[in-house]
Amino acid sequence: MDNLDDGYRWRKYGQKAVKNSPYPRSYYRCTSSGCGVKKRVERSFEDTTIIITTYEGKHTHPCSVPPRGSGFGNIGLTPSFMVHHQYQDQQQQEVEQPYMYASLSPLNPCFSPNGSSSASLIRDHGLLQDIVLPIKTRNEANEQV
DNA sequence: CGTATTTGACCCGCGC
DNA sequence: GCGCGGGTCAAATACG
Repeated sequence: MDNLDDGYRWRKYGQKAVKNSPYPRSYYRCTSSGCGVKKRVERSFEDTTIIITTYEGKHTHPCSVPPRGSGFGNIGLTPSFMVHHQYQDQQQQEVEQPYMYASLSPLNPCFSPNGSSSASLIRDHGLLQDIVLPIKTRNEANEQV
């Protein structure tokens, strides 16, 4: 498992290979009861350094994995960050350049010590969020080293 | 021993 | 009706 945790505990419940990518897609579910949040983790087609994480649902419980001694926890190791855009319409063409959406703002509900204003905004949609994690570290989060 | 992870099979929906 | 794709569950296994 990579350090791609969002402050929650995920249990993998499936894996399937998609034709869009030569890599398999993983399905995760929140291990917390009453919190049927699902997460879909896929790898980018050409950029294996990019992990596409699609969240489904809302967390009805506080973060299970609070920040560690690294200040912001996973951020210390994964400076990657997320892109959110709801694709109710078919104009999700913007996904072609997710980089322009990438920001270094930890929109995790448990990582927002302020008022989690941005987090609340995003969670308001609370259904489908596309998150792109451009891993630009020497973390080599590929298959193996 | 308990929990988490893995892989295969099964099921559902859609298209042809 | 069949085939394909995608998604989910379940049993077994590995690890802590």
